[in-house]
Amino acid sequence: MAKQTREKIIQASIPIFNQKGYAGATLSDIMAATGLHKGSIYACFEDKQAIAVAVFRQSVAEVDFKMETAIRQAGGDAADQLLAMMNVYESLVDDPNGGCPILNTAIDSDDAYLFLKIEAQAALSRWQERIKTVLQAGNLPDDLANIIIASLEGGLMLSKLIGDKQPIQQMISYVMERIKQA
Amino acid sequence: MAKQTREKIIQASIPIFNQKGYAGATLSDIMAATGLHKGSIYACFEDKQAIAVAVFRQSVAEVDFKMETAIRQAGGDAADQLLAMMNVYESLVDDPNGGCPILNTAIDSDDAYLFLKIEAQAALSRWQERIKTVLQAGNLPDDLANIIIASLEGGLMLSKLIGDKQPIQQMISYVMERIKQA
Amino acid sequence: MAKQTREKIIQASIPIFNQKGYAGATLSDIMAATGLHKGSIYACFEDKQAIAVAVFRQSVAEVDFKMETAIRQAGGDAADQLLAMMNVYESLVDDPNGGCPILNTAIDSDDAYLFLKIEAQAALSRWQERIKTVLQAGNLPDDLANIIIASLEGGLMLSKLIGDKQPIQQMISYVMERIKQA
Amino acid sequence: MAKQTREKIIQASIPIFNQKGYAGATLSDIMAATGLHKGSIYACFEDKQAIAVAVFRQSVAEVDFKMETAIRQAGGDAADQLLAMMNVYESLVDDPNGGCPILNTAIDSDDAYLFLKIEAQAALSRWQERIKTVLQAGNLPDDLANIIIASLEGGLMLSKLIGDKQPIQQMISYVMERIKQA
DNA sequence: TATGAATGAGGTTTCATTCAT
DNA sequence: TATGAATGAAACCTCATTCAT
Repeated sequence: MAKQTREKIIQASIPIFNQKGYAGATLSDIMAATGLHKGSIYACFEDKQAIAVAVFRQSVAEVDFKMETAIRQAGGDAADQLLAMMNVYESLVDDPNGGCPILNTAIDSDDAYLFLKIEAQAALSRWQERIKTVLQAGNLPDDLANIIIASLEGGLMLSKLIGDKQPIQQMISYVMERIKQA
Repeated sequence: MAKQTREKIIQASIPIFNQKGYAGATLSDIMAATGLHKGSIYACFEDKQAIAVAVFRQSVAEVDFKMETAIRQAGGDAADQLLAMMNVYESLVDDPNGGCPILNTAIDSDDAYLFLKIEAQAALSRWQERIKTVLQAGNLPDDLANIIIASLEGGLMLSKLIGDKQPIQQMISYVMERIKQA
Repeated sequence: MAKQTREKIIQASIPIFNQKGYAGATLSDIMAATGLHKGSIYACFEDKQAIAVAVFRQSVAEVDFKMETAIRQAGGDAADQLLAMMNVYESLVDDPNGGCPILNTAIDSDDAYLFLKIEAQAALSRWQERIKTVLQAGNLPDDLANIIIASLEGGLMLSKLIGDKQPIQQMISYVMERIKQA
Repeated sequence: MAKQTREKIIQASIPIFNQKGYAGATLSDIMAATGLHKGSIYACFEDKQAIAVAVFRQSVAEVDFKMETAIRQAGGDAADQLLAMMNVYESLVDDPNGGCPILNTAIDSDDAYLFLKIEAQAALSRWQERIKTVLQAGNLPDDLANIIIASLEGGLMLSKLIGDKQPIQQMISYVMERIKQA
């Protein structure tokens, strides 16, 4: 069935696009990763852009799923839920899929690939809303949402660059401190 | 003279590599931006990698120059100097060269282009040391360095993605608050 | 039933082959025009060549049918019959099927696709004979057959190229004049 | 020099496009005919369309040149000049370049390739004007121009299809007869 | 029988790079 | 030194065709 092939292509392409970026990811990479021929790939997707969009959405969905699972397991306290989310973020440092798709795509699609930038904007927007929901449930101010996101994305970038979790862990501590103050 | 041609190529290529990434930047882009022929470009640089390295270093040097100028004009107070640095950072949101070269290159070179990752690591390291110098002069703890960098890089990413300076300005306020507490 | 599917494919493919030529007509075009899947098409035809041949023969048969109908309605006079045939020809200028299959295929198959050229030669030969029959019934010389065909094909080409029926109408008048002289 | 390469590509491609049509002519054919690599071909032409246009114009120019030469050698009489032109036309039956570019392109570009149809229309228009000039010099009516063109194109098609010059020679005699009547 | 995923070759085009001149 | 034509690989994509189901 085409659905299965489509999923296989998406799964195999997640690390390719996240690690190499849109321009650096090639159909040959995808062929090698899936074992499929070009014709089979183009039977499932109209073009490379369509693959990139599907891959981005799936990448985000997988991070979302981890977040929701972590939140559920964290119990009812807002601060605990936020910490759980951040710990998921920390795990992205050595994630084989290539880190945070929003961060990767935001930088990669810097105006050059507008169709991806729009996707990244939408995903960011949904994540901002999700965090605000948690913040409101804990009577915490909305404007912490961007602080949390920016702090973690920045920490993730540093940690990945130097290959050490210290920066993102430091950012998590720093933000948690602030949350407890509020 | 070759030196001038080399500089011209580097200058013209800064926005190309920062906006499109290493894989997305093409020799044709550089030819179009410089008006030079292929032979002239290859007379100055061994290959595309060499151009990318030179462009990265120059991109960092230009940000460094803005930082040092801002620090000098900020007077002797450490907090003022840090704020001045952060304001330079904020200006990168709508910088025509494509933002922060370290952020761009760190994400773009995600293992795929090790020679660029090494450059980004070295540049980050130098910037960490520079900030620590300012922190020490103001009797502020060293570990604020990574917090400052991660906060600003994360804020810059968000601001560029949504096309609004609010996130990075919020991060600057937030970090300055913390600095004043220390 | 397979026969119906076969006919459907042929009918839908007539404008495709006549307008785009053999090389320009693709299986995708035929799939889109018929709504059929690849397997269904290959169940009815061995390959693209077989479709092209069937389409050519059907295209010719449809023009033949219009001709015979027109001749029958023209009454017993040879000149009237010839004029009726020519008027059918004129109608091909804005025919949605793409004009005269013999003309299209003769030009398209210029040595490159011999199997089609042979079909076009055979169809031409039959048409020459048919016209000679009419000419003989009217005591007109045989050698008018090629003059009629060449004049109409040339006029059709000009009219289609400039999008104006004037050239073919002019050729019809011109040939009719000659017929009346004989 | 690029000019020479460009000319070489055009010359080698004239029979390819005239015999196979636009869709049937491939870059591989051109590579084989020129001995050049794809990169070299694309250094001279923006894309396949640009090659096709250049080839068409050159094809027409070469026929034009033969016509003008023949006219010049025919002396001052209009009927002689027209006959000379028609004899050039007859020679296209076994022309290695593939016959009459206007006829080939008019049929091939049947709405599918508008950019070529426009070229063919313009070339036809120029040829109509050229013939009218000759007609006017001989006090012959303008409307013979389309009759001459349509007759010869139709005759050429028939002759090429059956591989016999008889049809086009018959058309020439027939048209000349008419010219002498006028 | 009918489906549509898979194949593998080949399409147009662009890439980074080299080399005569 | 500077030019720009030539190279050859590889990019994205579509083709006609086959085959398991």
